[in-house]
Parts: sequence; C-alpha cells; structure tokens
Amino acid sequence: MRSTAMRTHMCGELDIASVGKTVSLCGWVARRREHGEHLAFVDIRDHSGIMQCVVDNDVDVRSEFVIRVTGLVRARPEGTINSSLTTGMVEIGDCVVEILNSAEPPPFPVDARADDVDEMIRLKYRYLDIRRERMQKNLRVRAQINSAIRKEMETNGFVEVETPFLMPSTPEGAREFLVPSRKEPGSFFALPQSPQLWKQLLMVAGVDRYYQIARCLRDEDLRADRQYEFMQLDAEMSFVSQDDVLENIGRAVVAAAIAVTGEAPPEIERITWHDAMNRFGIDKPDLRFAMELIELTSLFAGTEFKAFAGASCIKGICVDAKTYPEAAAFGRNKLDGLTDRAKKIGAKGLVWMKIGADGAVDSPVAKFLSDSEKSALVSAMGATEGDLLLLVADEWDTTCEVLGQLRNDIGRPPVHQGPYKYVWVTEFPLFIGIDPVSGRPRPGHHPFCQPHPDDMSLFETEPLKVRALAYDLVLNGWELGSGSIRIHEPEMQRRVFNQLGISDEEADKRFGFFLQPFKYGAPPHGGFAFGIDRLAAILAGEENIREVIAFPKTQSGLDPMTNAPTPVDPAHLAELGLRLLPPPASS
RNA sequence: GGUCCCGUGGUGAAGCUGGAGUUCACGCCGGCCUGUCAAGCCGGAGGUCGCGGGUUCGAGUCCCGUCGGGACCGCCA
Repeated sequence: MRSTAMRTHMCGELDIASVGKTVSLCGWVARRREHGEHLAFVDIRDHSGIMQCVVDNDVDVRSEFVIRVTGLVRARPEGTINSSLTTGMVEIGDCVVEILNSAEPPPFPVDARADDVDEMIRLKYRYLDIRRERMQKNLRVRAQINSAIRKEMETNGFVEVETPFLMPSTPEGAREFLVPSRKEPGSFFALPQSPQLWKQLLMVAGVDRYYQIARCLRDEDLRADRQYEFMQLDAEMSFVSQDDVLENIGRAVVAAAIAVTGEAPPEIERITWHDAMNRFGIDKPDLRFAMELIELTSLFAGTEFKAFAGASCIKGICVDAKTYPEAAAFGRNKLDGLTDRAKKIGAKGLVWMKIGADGAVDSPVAKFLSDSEKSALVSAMGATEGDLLLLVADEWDTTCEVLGQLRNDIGRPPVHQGPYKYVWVTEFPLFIGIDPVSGRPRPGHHPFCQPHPDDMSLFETEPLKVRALAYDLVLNGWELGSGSIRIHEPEMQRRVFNQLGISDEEADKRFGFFLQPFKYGAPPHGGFAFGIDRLAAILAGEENIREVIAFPKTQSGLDPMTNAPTPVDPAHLAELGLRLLPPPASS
C-alpha cells in the first residue's frame, strides 16, 4: 500500500468501488476550474493519475501547488462522467484543501502538450518534465525492465557482483573519461567503458555466473541511441557454449519484454553475420520489413554493360510500389540524391530502373542491357509495374553496405513501431579488413574473442575468413548488445596477438594485468552485454534514449539543468597537480 | 572534424516578393460565473525576432559570421 501519515490513497486508484470512503490525497494541482465563489473543481495529480475534487468554499490554489485534499468519494452526477480519466466515474466532495506548498507557474504545461516543447527547456526543468505522465511511465518501464532482468538472472543462478568505477586506463577501445589522482599527482584513473575486464576475472575467480546492471561511460559523441553514461546488463558464464549464453541472455530479454508489454515476443531469430550482410546489407538488420538484397552477379555474367562486366558482386533491391508508393515514384531529382548517397558510402555508382507495363525497363542504362538480361532481371527481382529497382555492382562488402543503407533509408519505420523483431547475429568475422599502417588484420570485436574452431585451419593463411564465436543482439535495427566466447588459453591468445602484430612483450605491457590471471586456471567462459537504455526506449515507444533516462545530457554532452560540465577553480586543480593549457588559438 | 534542419512574449506556432514588434492558440494577472473537466465570458500585462556584422531609405524576412538545439556521418575495439 502507498498510504502514509498524510494520505490514504493514490490519486489514480479510486474508482466506483471507493464510493463512500473518506480519503486523503496528496499531490499537485493539475488544473482548476472555478465557477464563482461557491464551486470550484480542482484536479489533483500524482504519478498514478488525476482525481477531481469538488471545492465548495473559496480556496486559492494555482497550477502545481502541492496540496492535501480530504473528502468523501462519491459517484459523479448523471451526465458529468469523464470517460477520458480512469477515475472519471467518481469525484471527491466536501473537500478540505490544505496547501502544503505554493509554486510558481511552470515554464511549460505539465502534461502531454510539453511533448512539443524544445527539449533543451524540458531538460533545464527536468524535475517538472518528469512530473508528466509520459516520463513517469517511461521511468517505470525502465524499472520494470531492471526488475524483470534481475529476477530472471537470479533464477538462472547468476550472482550480482559490483565492479570498480575507478580503474586503470586501458589502451584499446572507446575514448575514456579520466579521473586525476589526488594522492598520485600526474596519474589517472579511468572510468569503465564496460566491466569487461572485471567480469572475466570473476570467471577466473570461480564465480561461475556473474551479472550486473552496470553503468558504462564512453567519451564519444552522443546520438539518439548514445549517451556518455549508459546502463548495460553485463553477464558472464563459465563452462559454456555460445548456445548457453544466447539462451540465458535471451531469457532475460524476453522476461523484460513480457514485464513491459504483457506478452512474449516471438522467438528470437538467428542469422549469421554473412547472411545478414548478404540479405540486408548490414550487421544489425531490421527484420520488420522486406526489400531484401537480391543476388544478381551470375545473371550479368556475360553482360556488355561495362559498369557490370567483371564486377565481383552485383545486387539489387526492389522498391515495391504498393508498399512504398512515394519512393517507387521518385523523380530524377530524388534518384540523383540516392545516387549521391550511394557514392558517399563508397559505391562507384547506382543504377536505377523503373518497371513499366509488361516488364518494360525505363533506365538510363537500359540501352546497354540485352532483352534477355532485362527480363531475367525483372523476374529475379520479382518486380511488377511501378516498382523501382536499385542496383549496385562493386566488391561484395561495398555492394552489401550501400544497398543495406538505401534499404534502411527508404523502408525503415521508426524504431519503436511493432512488431518487435529480435534477432541474434552470429559468427561475426574475427578480423575486419587490413590496417593500412601496420598491414595487419584489425580485430572485428576485441582481441579476446575465441576464433571459430572450424576455421582454425585458415587462421594463419587466410585470417580474414576466420569467424569468431561472437554475436550481437539486434532489435528493430538497433544493436542492443554484443558478446562472445572468450579466449581462455594463453597459447590461443598468443596466436591472435601474433596475427594482430602484437608481440609477447607488447601484449604483456598492454594487457599484462589482464593476461596474468589467466595463467592461474581460467575456465572456458563467455558472456554478453546489452543496453538497457535502448531496450527501454523501444519498449516504451520512444525513438530516443533520453526519453527513458531521468537526467540525460544533450547531444553536445551538456546538462542544461546543472550546467555541467563547469570550470573548477585553480586551487582545486592545483590539489590534483593539474594546470590548464591556454585555450586553442582560433585561426 | 563534416552534412542537413531549427532558433519570433513563459510555451507552441504564423509572419508571403524586405515596408511600424503584427497575428493566433495556450499559459500568466485581474474581474464575472454553482457541474466543469485542456471549462466559459470580459479586461490586462508580457517580446533587443539567439547574438554580431553587412546590403538597403527601410531587415524577423536577404547575405556573411557566430552561438545554441536536433538528426545523421566520422567516432563508438
């Protein structure tokens, strides 16, 4: 029960069954409607809802005053029922109103109208913004997710362990937030980008199943789905296969989804990274819509068209006129825009074709294609009259990437729009591309991922073909998180470092504090981490994680309410052994 | 670091081809009002059109710069 010394009920919980009770409610004045000296309606609001209070005497309460109302719950008179309120059948009569605190007029309406208010102003007065139903709901969605995850993880034998916030700076990965040391001037702690290091050590330590809903910090530019600070369900398990990890993390995600939506999402699909790239042109495919990439390389094997002849990979997407009437009917201007977009991503060009009656092909390049090529193309693409075809011929990765981007540009719905499509993307490549400076492969994920056992014969000869036991979880085109089976044997770790061009000495210098414990009996282990903010945003129906974070930063990394970050005085710096450089000269 | 969009009383908007800080809705203050519910009616206050410069007889409007916000790219092993 939420009753306290000051109140008997929450505002939103009274209904027709409460009639006849004398109640006390506490909350904020949402609205008042005065009808002369002897009648006024005061709507009192708390996070649970709104209750109408009928005041017979004169009382001066204004918007957002904090009040306590005591009175008798009664059914509303015939014809005055408000069906848009859950409490609309009843009202409180014979009210005694106590003003607990007055309030200045708020800078914006504390209701749904503030959805349209400049976000900067909402953030400056976040304590008022959060008073609104939308934010109350969102924060509670988030709490439900955390709660459901904890319960599920604990049911499955995971132990919550808290890991340090102050840790050494590590050389790899995202930019870190640094914290100067007072006792060791000139030395710094780093704030964790993730508890990766700690959780693997906990496996060495025999914890067996660890989890934590952990705050992670990365000093990288902010986005709709990225903040400096974010929360992850971080987990690690010993003596497991990849399937064990996916099943356990999957259970937590499903539990969270059920807690919020009340229904289980469809089974989480699986797709390999290679298939995801081939079919959707991206490693975080949005499975809510089709427009899949269609393989056309062999179809144009003998073509006279120079842009296609000899291309190692030709693919196309079909913009279906029924589903995307606007895009399918793009004029020359828009098509040129798509071509520019394709070139920007790395394609040499973009071929567009409009399908007319009887499969006629209207395109600047139509004259270079034979009739049989055209008809084979139309049939391979499943195109019908009015459809727009977009084709790219290039290296496999460029072709996939460009069409995947165009597919998203044209077809992707807002991230929160149903149905929810969760998908595991597995078998990420161990290495991605060659570093132009070192001439060595670059790690696809991080250098501690276990290579796929089936690919070890290629490890030294064709490293770029080696898959990793690494996987992502994707929801509606947003990467929720990623994980892997980790390397637990020093010899395997050495082989990976060798491929990356990292010598034993260098590995010891850079990762020694991490690798040393592995000499003392590291169990085979693997884990995962996924972003709570992103999951909460999507399940709350928001397109932006700021809407599910109580006090977020703006895109420029500032807090309009506290004005953080702020300068500190020189004495404060001196204590830390710091001195500021002069501001960079503006040239 | 880059591309694009936005900036007008407390809030949200309109302001056309340059012609007086003009308009609309909400909010605010005062008055009236005994069944309203984003109450209604009457009256009132409130703005250096983000900031700076330029063009012009004249700039919210056109140009340049700058600051702030947002979306995206880079970046996020």
